[in-house]
Amino acid sequence: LLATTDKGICALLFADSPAALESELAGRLPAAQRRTDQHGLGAMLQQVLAQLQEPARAAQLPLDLQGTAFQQRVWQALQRIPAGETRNYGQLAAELDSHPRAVASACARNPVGLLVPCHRVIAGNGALSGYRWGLQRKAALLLAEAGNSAVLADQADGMASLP
DNA sequence: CAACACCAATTGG
DNA sequence: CCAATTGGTGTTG
Repeated sequence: LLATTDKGICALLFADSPAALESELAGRLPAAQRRTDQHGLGAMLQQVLAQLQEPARAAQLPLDLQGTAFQQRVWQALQRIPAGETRNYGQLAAELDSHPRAVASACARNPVGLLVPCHRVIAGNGALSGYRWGLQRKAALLLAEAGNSAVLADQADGMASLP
């Protein structure tokens, strides 16, 4: 589900059913006035998907990220992780001069999946750790992006511990 | 405001 | 392997 404000994309969510998408959006933006726009945003969605082929361009889509100052910093840091690479929570924490738990908590609150690549953050021991929209999706995204065998091996390890 | 619960972690024993 | 500790955030009083 893609949602925008007049400024840009404010949410990009995943779920298994339209109803679940709606309720997730409602949960995240309780105070917002929401309006469905199947056709107009459908075009925008196509554009998002098209630009996935070209990550450099996807980084230029207009985002309207709403969150605390700390969250903004984390989300920006996430966008600087190239496709095919991963970071762990400790590294990001060090980079932001913060701490792992805080970074994880900010990642978990990222409203724009995929474009803000929160899926590229994994645990220090190589396990996939958690994902707001399900570990299966995180694993799939990482596999799709993985460019080298070392990363692939890591992912395979992590997935061995999936339910 | 303060106190508390909730977590997608990490580190050292 | 387990437990102790960690920081930011939303909620509650």
